[in-house]
Amino acid sequence: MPAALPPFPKPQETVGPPELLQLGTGAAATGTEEDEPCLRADAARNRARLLEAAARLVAEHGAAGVTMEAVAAAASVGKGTVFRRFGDRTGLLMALLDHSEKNFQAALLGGPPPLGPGAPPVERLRAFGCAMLRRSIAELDLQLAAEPSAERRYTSAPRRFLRGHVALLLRQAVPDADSELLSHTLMAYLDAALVHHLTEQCGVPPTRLRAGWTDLVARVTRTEPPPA
Amino acid sequence: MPAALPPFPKPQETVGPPELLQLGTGAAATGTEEDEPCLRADAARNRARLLEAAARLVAEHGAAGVTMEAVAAAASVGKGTVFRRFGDRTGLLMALLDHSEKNFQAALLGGPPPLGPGAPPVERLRAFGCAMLRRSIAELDLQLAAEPSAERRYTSAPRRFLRGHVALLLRQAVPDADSELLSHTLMAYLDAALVHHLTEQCGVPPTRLRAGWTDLVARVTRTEPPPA
DNA sequence: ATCCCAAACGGACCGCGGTCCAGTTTTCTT
DNA sequence: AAGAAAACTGGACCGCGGTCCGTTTGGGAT
Repeated sequence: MPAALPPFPKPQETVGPPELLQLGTGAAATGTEEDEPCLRADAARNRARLLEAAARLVAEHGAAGVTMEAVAAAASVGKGTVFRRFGDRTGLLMALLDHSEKNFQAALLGGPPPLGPGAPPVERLRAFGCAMLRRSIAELDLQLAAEPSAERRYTSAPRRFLRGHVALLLRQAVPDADSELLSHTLMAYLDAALVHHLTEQCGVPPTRLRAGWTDLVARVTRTEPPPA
Repeated sequence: MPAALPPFPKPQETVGPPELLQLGTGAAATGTEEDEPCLRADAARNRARLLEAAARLVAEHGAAGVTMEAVAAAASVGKGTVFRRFGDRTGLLMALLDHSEKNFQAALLGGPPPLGPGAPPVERLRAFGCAMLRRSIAELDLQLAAEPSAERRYTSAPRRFLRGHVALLLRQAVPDADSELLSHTLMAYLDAALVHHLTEQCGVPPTRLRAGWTDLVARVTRTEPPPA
């Protein structure tokens, strides 16, 4: 057993509260905001530099070009620092996606209907899926690269939040169903890897993907599909 | 661009016919059969030794302990040989699952109903899911370890076959639906990583998983759930 | 201003997946 | 039987993710 308690306090990013949901102001672009709670001055500065460097690398060479060593070098920082701050490569990539994630969560919780509260649950589900598909398609390579290993795939905070949201809507729309299991099924349709496969490798147009979602929601909730 | 045509003819295993389905006799245990079409004598011998060694390592240290170098050493073979034969780690692990895969395919195509032909499509779908769940749970760690990277996850031959099967049944059961997209949704429910998460990390009992499948099939096909 | 230590740093280090290529073995041809 | 082409082999090699640990530094306490 190579077990020994890690010298790092490990991941600052993804732990947070064990339950879901934390919001932040959508302030500046990548890096320059003030959300990490208690972080030493130099640490905060390096964190910002790392995120900026990573974003630049993504823009230049795509997500595949984001090497931990490259990011460290581009930020003029030691490799260990990158891992200390973000835990692992996935953590770094997820941090890069954090802004859009926060915005999305805000829209779900407090934005205008049908995405936000105020619309009937089935309608909100439809809107949710279409928004997710749009977002996934827009950030495909990053989302794909940020996918955690199979064991951790379903335990990341953003994913849990989104699935919880779907489960909540399902509970309202179909109280008699196993909304936990059903929410996993719905989320799976929106999975980045699947979306990538269908759009890039099978040539399925986004409109058909969205139509498929609408139909799926209708079937799962045993409702009629919308007229349009 | 580091592009250069590989010195290997690359993967002999997973290519095969571009379309689905190839069957084999379920002869001996791991390794000693005669399926690879044209393989030099020593190559065939080494292939068998590698599979045997890999199976032993899985049995001893779990799928995580199956290191390419370890397999090569255990089979008294060079590391390059392992990659030449199986392409990559995923290929080796999938080869390890090949027997059960072949058996499963055979049961779907020619076995007794309701899994095989003869039963109404919805009933076959139900049986398919339950069988898949049972198989996934039985081989969880190996299935998990054999999962390809996100880009290739949906292009492996076994996966394509199974999904095609579901799409076929769906086409019969709900001719008006987009059975391609729906089949992806149904398959996603049976995904090894999800099953692992639900059973191992959330403590969902298999019976509930199967009930969830039955319910999902009923909703998707807009049929009544079975009485029992 | 000084001390002190938890926190942060950085780069040497490790293991593994994957590639390359010079040399060996098999099989085909005549 | 001999020779040549094709297929196969093995291990040195590379890059990257991730860890370790000796050193530095920020910032609260005195």
